Amino acid sequence: MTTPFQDLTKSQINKLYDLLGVHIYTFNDNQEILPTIKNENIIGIILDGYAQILNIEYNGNEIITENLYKNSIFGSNISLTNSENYQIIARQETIVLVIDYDKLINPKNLVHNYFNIFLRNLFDIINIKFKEKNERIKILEKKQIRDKLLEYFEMEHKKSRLKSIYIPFSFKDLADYLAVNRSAMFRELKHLKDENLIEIKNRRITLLYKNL
Amino acid sequence: MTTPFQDLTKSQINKLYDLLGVHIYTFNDNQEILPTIKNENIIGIILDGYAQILNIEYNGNEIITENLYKNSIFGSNISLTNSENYQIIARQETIVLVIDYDKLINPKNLVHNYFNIFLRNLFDIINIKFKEKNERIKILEKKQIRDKLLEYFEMEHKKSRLKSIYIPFSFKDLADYLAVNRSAMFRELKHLKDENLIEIKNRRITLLYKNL
DNA sequence: ATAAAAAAGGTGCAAGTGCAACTTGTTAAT
DNA sequence: ATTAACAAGTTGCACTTGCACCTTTTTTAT
Repeated sequence: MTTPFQDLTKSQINKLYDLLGVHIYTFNDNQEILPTIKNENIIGIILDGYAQILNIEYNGNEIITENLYKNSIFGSNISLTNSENYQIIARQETIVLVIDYDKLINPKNLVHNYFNIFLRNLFDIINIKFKEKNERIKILEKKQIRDKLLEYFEMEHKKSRLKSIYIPFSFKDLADYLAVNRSAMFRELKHLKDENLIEIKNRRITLLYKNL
Repeated sequence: MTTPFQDLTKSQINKLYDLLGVHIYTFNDNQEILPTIKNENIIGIILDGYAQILNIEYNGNEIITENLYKNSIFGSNISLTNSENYQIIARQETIVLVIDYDKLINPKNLVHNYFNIFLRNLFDIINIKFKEKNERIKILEKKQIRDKLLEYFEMEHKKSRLKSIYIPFSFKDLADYLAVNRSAMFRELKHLKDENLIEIKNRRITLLYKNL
């Protein structure tokens, strides 16, 4: 997993901060981030903490668009869609580093090796995010809950090569990730259990149909 | 819309080709692209033509993951998920330029201004793709066909600021994009028509609930 | 000009899903 | 230790959707 300042020394990171004229902000739990930092043409990096991008629908519904953990990057030029109603909220004490996008693509900076390393890191991070989005789409494209679950299992299985999958969040969050009703998802999990296709122990699901 | 060689002169493009040691391949209509170019650690650019990335499911079903038009970029490090069964097929005579990913992130290249311009272009293109994926996810997250349609309308409306939306592909393709059954989508479109919320003329849909 | 193929449009029906409204179990707070 | 809050698990019911199977219209090929 690539991080923004990977392969950079502390002194190089300081030089980078100077070069880009970064700003660092600290937010409290449940504090909104966007009123403080302007959301146009910037890239934000979560130095520490945890925040969420929420989409606000016409009816007031809030949908979690993205989880921003330590080392996540975000910004209008990266992940956010244009002219949408969204909010970014710190879910812990969260430290955010803000960079002007224009400074990031300024060719003058490219003579500094530490800057090039940084740019490559960002490039990699975006590519990883891109893959994650593609994975989610592949799941969401499935019409039936069963197929969504099986696709999710399949992907996790291919990543770990293990017969059992550990769900890194609550079942409620899994239902949101698959974009299905929570209780309907439970019903389908029960069906899969009844058919002896899976076993569930807490957040660990064993795929009985895989013989490795 | 950013293109890979935007802001570069012909001679700069030639220098870039030399620097990166690119390869250019031509494919016929319906020819598979992946057996010819190795699919590991490369970036491909469609110089001309039209191709599709297809995901092949366990049951043989083929799902169109991505349409690659002129100036689209693709590659294992960008859009394709790991260890999946996929195919890239030319849908016309298609010219593909192939670049080693390693050469692309080689810091030595960054002293050349034309290379920096190229890298910034690629960065922009990926970011645009990223936004498109996010848009699609926002639609796919909706549980009901009606809500998917309305979300799609809303996004297109926000882009064009027009009361009427032109669907740039067939209704069949729209159904695939929304990941719903085609005839069920038609039924819902009919309901929206009956409720005087929309008007449909060929591929143009007028949003009667928007008063501009 | 005609046939063939594809897209658009429609409908009955069965199956699947969302939703509401529970119970039970677990975690966090005082 | 007790309560409160949240997650997990379950179920009935109504509604939506997918699917199969049509017809009609439009596009493409010969």
